[in-house]
Order: sequence, then C-alpha cells, then structure tokens
Amino acid sequence: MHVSLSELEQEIIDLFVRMAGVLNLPRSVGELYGLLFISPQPLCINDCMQKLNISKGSTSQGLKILRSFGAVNTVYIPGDRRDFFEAETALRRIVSGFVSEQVRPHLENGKERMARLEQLVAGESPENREFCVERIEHLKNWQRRAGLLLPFAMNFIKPD
Amino acid sequence: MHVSLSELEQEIIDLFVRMAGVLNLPRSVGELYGLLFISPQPLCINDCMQKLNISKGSTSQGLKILRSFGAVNTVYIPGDRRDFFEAETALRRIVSGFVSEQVRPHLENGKERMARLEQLVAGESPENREFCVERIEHLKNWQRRAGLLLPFAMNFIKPD
DNA sequence: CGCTTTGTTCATTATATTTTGAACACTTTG
DNA sequence: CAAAGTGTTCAAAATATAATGAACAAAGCG
Repeated sequence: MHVSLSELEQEIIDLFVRMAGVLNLPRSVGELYGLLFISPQPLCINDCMQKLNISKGSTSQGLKILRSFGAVNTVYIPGDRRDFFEAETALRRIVSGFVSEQVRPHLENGKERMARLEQLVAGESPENREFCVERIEHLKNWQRRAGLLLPFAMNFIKPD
Repeated sequence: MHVSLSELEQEIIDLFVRMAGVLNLPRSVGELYGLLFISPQPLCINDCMQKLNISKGSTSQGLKILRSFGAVNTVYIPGDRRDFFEAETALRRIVSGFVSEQVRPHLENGKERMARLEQLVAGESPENREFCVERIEHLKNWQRRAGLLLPFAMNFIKPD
C-alpha cells in the first residue's frame, strides 16, 4: 500500500531528517519525528510505515528511540488496541531527555577518564611530564566549562 | 615502519576519538587531534601516519579537516621543507571555527527553509491550515532560540 | 634538467551503520 | 481455543561512510 505525503509534509520531514543527521540519529528517526510533528492526529505504527514507506522494524525501532528521550508520547485511544503516537513539542523536555539519555553518559565517563589520565602521567619520561600535566589540566578545564554550560543552556530554554 | 604509542597517548587519543564521534567527524580526525594535543613538539604528516598507523591519504585529509576549522595550526620549521602541525588549544578558537564551518551553514539554510514552509502551508486543506501554521510558528521559535543561544554560549567560553 | 621528497586527490576497498522482513510473542475476539 | 491483529527482535541484506594506496602535482636540490 502506498500513501503519498503533501509537499508541506515532505519539507518538514526533510528538515528533521537533517537534524537527525546532526545529532547522529538514523534517518528513519528524523522521518518519524517530522511526520508526527506535522500530523494533526496521533498516528499508529501502520500509519507511519505506510506514509513514510519504511519497514515495520524501522518504525518500531525508531519510535522506541524517540520515546527513549521523550520526543514522542504515546496516546491512548479508547476502544482501539493499537498504540498511537504524537510528537512532543516542548523543546525543553526533548532536549532534557536527549541530554540525560545520550549526552550525560559520555560526560560521566569523562570523569573516570581524567582520573586515569592523572595516573598514567606518572609513567611519562621526566622531560615530558610537565608538558603532559599542563595538557591534562587544560582538558580538565574544558570539562569543567562543559559542565557549567550545560545547565545554563538548559535554563535558556525556559518556557516550554 | 611501526612506532608505538605510550599508554598516556593512547588514552588521550581514545578520548578525542570519542569526541569526534559525537561531532560526526571521522575517527582518524579524532586520532590526529589527540596525537597532536599530547605531543610536545609539532609533528609532520609522516610522524602522524607512523604513530597512528593510518594511511597517508587519511592523514592528509584529516589534517585538512582539522585546519579547516582551526583545530590545528601549521608550524614553520626553518630548513625543513615538510609541513609541521600542532594542536590549537584555545577552545574558543576551535569552537568558533567549528561553528562557522560546520554549524552556521545549517542555520542559514534553515531560514530559507522556513520561508519555503510558509509558502507551502497555503496548499494545505483549510481544516489543517491552522494547525500547520501553529507548528511552523513553533519551529520558528526554536530557530530563534538557537540563534540567541549560540552567541551566548560562545561568550561563555571567554578566556581562551 | 632529472631525481628525490613531500603532500594531495580520488577510485577502489573495507568497515560501520541502517534497514528490512520473517519469526516470534502477546492480546483480543469470535 | 483458533484465528486475526499488533508490536518487537534480530540475523541478513542494503546502504552510507571512511580508509587505503597508487597516481599525480609541486617544489627543492644537485
């Protein structure tokens, strides 16, 4: 079965596909979010796969990813046993979910890493030691700044 | 020829390889930056390829990318006709270069896109029209915020 | 000049990522 | 409980991305 997209839908989807690229997410995830973003009604998995012409597997998997950081919500429709989905449009929620799911893990990991670096520097030849210590300090600075910027940026996206 | 990396070097390089992943840059670019970051002396292309055990092509291409947004600088060494490279450590310069090379193009593009969306909405059925207009407004809001946050974040990274 | 060294380019190859779709597990329904 | 409907998983296939290395260009040097 084949269902075509309006030009507007295509353009919106295209926009989110590019965003997905920037965020290192699969194309299909961008397509799904775009479709839901411009859809006046919640859609079920079948609607999505038909409209986007992608497989059931990609659709299920893609929606799972989007739910994982709160970019789509499920909607209960009485008397229908299918799951329906709609786009979350509150930027703050999406970003917040994305950060804690996809970004924070990296940052956490970074702290252990720094500790390990400080140990390893001991094994360097004395003439390099000073230089290496300086560079590691530099890195720690970057890390600190990143840690400060994040909550600040989050606050910047205050109302919805 | 085979030159091995110290444990410290490996750890630093590994760190930048991960960063490269987050920024959607090839692994080799992360390796190169990491190597230069922890190297007390500037290195030439041959040093890099030997230390990282990657091809000449990748090395040349990777350094080109790094130079393109100012993450590495070339160093002139009198009496040597090879090019030497060192890591730029001023975060502000790197981020600023990265933004204007890799991010701004997307944002610019976004403005044209919005204009196109506003045209297309005219072609929607009257009962959807209102909803679509609202969503497009929402998108414009996101775009505006992104535009405001960027210079602000840049300012946040004030001293080097 | 001819030879060597250095760096770039780009078609091919290798690798990593994404998508597909068939098999499966649940639920609901008649 | 059989049959149909819905959603998930995952091995295999398709696709996209990055790395390789040989061919090439440019520059220094005798």
